[in-house]
Amino acid sequence: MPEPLYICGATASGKSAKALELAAELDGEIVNADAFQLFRGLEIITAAPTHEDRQRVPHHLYGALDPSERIDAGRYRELALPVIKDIQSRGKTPIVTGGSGLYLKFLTHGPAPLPKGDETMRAEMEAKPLEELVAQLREIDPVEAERTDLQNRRFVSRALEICLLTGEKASELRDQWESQTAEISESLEGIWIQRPREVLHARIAERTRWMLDNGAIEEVQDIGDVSENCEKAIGFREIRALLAGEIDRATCEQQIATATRQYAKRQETWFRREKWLQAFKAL
RNA sequence: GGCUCAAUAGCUCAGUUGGUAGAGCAGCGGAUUGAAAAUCCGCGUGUCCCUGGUUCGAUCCCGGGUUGAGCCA
Repeated sequence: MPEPLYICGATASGKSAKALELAAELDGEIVNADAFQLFRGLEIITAAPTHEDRQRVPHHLYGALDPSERIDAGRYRELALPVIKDIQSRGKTPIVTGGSGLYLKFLTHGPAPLPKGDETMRAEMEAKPLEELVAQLREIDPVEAERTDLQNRRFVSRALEICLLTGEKASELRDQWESQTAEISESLEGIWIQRPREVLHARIAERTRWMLDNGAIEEVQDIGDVSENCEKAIGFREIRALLAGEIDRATCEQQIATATRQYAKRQETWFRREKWLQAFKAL
């Protein structure tokens, strides 16, 4: 059975083009590993594969969700696994393509034995001062408190959430999973498309301009109700501000490009740690 | 042409009663297993426009120049 091939890299690094190329070469089908290309109706601002691309090679999990839905890494894994299995059963190679590090990690290395996020509990914690959450975590699970970034509210509340939901220590649950990840990495095959930073920045600038010239604004205008999850797509808030007349077109373009560059940098930091990925240097 | 003001980090600007300078943004580095295109942490990257002078010492004071803005002609 053909093993999946993972294609990772920063946004605008050219993953989609590489995926198409490899799909032809390996008789493969492309599976999305991008948190925002999962949503329908945001094809332009998320730079999802074009209609033509999708006709050349089968694409899966693009536009699989309604913008009013929410998703997390665990659910993504549940969506992707059967799709990958199905491709394999037909003797084709799954070419998993995307830049969402956490989602890819969930897919490749599996979930730790942790409960999924609880909206109600999160809302409650959101209302509390950070110091209070930190104090509570220190009390319940000092080991986890020690290794958590205590200035990062999200990380503190997640750790606390795990403890409260399970009645066990987050530190112990996480350790169980951590111990087996190295072994999994050895069996994986994937590439990380790298570009010189200046080239990446130029590609981002070009793509941002292209999006705004080719329907991104209309796309956001017409999308309707979107989940809190979905509206975090880079470009969404910026274009909403443009539509509301709060910023002009040039500012909008500049803000989107900046946010995209910053995101690309975080992606590279993530992939740099994934030692199982093979570097593919492009110009 | 005359006068006035400005010139400091990639950008916008602060500052130094004369002891070679610091904020925001950008940028760079990092963390990150269930919000991740999220969230958080760290780092100043500099002919202080040029050139003479005064001074132990000038980015700062004085003269000249250059560039830009404004006002008067």
